[in-house]
Amino acid sequence: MAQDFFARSVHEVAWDLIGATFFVDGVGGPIVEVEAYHHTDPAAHSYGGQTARNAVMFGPPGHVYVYRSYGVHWCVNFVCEAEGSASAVLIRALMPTEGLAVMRRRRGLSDERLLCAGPGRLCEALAITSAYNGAPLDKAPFTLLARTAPVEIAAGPRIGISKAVDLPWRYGWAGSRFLSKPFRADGKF
DNA sequence: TATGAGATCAACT
DNA sequence: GTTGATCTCATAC
Repeated sequence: MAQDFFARSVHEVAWDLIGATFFVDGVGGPIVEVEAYHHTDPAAHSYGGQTARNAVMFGPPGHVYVYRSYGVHWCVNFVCEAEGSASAVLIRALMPTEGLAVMRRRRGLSDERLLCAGPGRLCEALAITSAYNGAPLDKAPFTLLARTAPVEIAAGPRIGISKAVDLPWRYGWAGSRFLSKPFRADGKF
């Protein structure tokens, strides 16, 4: 997918990433859950300015920002908007379709539903580490394909944060069984 | 089903 | 010294 795709508001990008297919070395599947983080958002890593950790967020769109979560897991973001706007979309879950055997081995788990249902799980299944921090999405080992069919998208509050908890900036494929957590069916938060 | 602790590290105060 | 954009396992109900 071209860089133009990411040079838009985080929310448009987040919305369009649902149903888009993401592979790392041919392993992955359609994205079913993401969260948007904007630099004006107190919950974003880029809130409060550039630091060593979040430097990639301040760079050009279409690159990946990888960080260590709770000292144990990795989480991936796709940088959006314009260079310096420091906005990104956190990839939280996908539907495992390609490389099932590899993902099961990496996760030490057979339950398909739990292979990529959560940012830390997804990174373990796709073998994403800080080695990829700052890497461009339009080059190997990454493959990103726009969705080809319309999907029903749900929105709700983000998970695991303590600031700006009410902003409905978590987006997902409504009804998917591969979400890290279901969305409320009534559309309310 | 629900809640709680532990893992483990680097950024940031 | 404190705090997470988390996950797993154990224990309780």
